[in-house]
Amino acid sequence: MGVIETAIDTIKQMIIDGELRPGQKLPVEKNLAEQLGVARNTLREAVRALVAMRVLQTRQGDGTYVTSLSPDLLLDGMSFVADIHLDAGAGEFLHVRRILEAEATALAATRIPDADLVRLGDLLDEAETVAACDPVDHEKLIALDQDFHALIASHCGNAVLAAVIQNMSGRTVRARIWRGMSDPEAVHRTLREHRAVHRALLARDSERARLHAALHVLGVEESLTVPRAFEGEAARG
Amino acid sequence: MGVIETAIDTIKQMIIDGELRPGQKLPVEKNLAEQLGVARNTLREAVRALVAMRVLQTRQGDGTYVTSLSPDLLLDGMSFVADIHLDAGAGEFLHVRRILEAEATALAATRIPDADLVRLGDLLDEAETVAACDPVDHEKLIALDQDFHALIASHCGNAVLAAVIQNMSGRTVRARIWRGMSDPEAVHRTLREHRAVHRALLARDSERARLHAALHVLGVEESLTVPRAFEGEAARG
DNA sequence: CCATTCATATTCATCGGATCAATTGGAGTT
DNA sequence: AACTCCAATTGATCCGATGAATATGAATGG
Repeated sequence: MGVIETAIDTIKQMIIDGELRPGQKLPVEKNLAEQLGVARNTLREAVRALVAMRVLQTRQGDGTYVTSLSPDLLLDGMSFVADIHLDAGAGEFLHVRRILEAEATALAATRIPDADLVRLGDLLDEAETVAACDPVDHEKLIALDQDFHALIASHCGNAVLAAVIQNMSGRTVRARIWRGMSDPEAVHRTLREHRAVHRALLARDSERARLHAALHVLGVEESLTVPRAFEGEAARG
Repeated sequence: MGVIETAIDTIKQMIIDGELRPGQKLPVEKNLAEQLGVARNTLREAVRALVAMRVLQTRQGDGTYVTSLSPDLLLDGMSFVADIHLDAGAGEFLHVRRILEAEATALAATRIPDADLVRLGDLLDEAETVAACDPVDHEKLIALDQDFHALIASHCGNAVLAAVIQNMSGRTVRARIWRGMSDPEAVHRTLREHRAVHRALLARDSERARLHAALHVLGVEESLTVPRAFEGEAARG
């Protein structure tokens, strides 16, 4: 194994062993390099790899720190995975997202605070307003869609589940799905499905919420996989 | 944004845009650095970050290549996330794994070839043999357990789902769970649950397979979360 | 003509040092 | 006590050199 890989694993192990704790500052590059027996440039490449994994964070003029190591932080590299597989594997990602989002929505039905239920309604109101404008602001719709799903997932009571869902469909994938909805009817169908999920949550009905969430993601899946000849039929609602 | 981050994103974007395809060789470090307008050391740190993400692969004396970019490759960084959260978040990871593994097992019931059903049986026979020995070889049991679940997941028909499951419980987590089973009865219970999943798969019964898979992971969850005072009761089977 | 061996070129791996830039913290001033 | 400003600290970036692994093609032997 190369010197850099060894250095990476050493730092990783120090974290797993609790020798390095979240938020803790690492020794300065010069000293740490000496401690690990490598050159400063070599250490920097190891640190850079860990920064890419969101395990470490560097601040020029200050130092290098261990991040919070929270699951949502460490799992956000998955977005890129989803993004580069948006051609062949988008359907597979969506399938996983359907499974997880159905469960998370069901869990959230009994946990989401009333205040956030109101906020969900506000998001939907705003989305419908945007969708009604003539030059539809797709970027705004994408952001509102992401907020809607993220807010629900964040109240499922499982940070790991929320993080995986959040990153399962990367920004590029989400953007592409919405951009593919040139048909205004498809946009309205999506908004209706969001409303259905919202109503189920308002009723604190886990099973209804689960079904509507699954159906919603399934609709997106089918809009991507159904052959063009049948798209009109599939998108009718 | 720093020079290195820019270089990383540029290479990423070249891949997303299809400018760089899986398996393709990158220009030599000197040229690529010049092309991106950075020093060679800086480019190396960017490349190193992408290697850590399993996006690029370097071979000394040969060159730097784009990997296959397959989901199972790119998602395997999650193992480390699971490993460092084995204290606080092991239960949350297992919950996600329960959801996904139940679905994957149900899907596999109608897809796994007969030959691999036989192989699953062989794995269970071997595990029971190992468990019967006096100095139980826990390492061997861990490996057989991993093979059992991986083989099922690989036949769910969704590479992304299989990859997420495979990496949801890292090696360290899995090892810790098995090592926690000092009670021989807990080991036997696990093996019985594996047998039940196997029988459901043999019957090609998706719903039975789903239930047994979920129950199996749930058993592991509870063995970790139930207070010590109740462990004996919880582990009785 | 084919297979093997071996020298050489190519390429990444690692190293050491130098300079730039951002942040911090304390000295000095008001 | 609050503010300003400068110097020390620290990471960011660059440069050049050497080592190590691989590929390539020429030379060799069958």
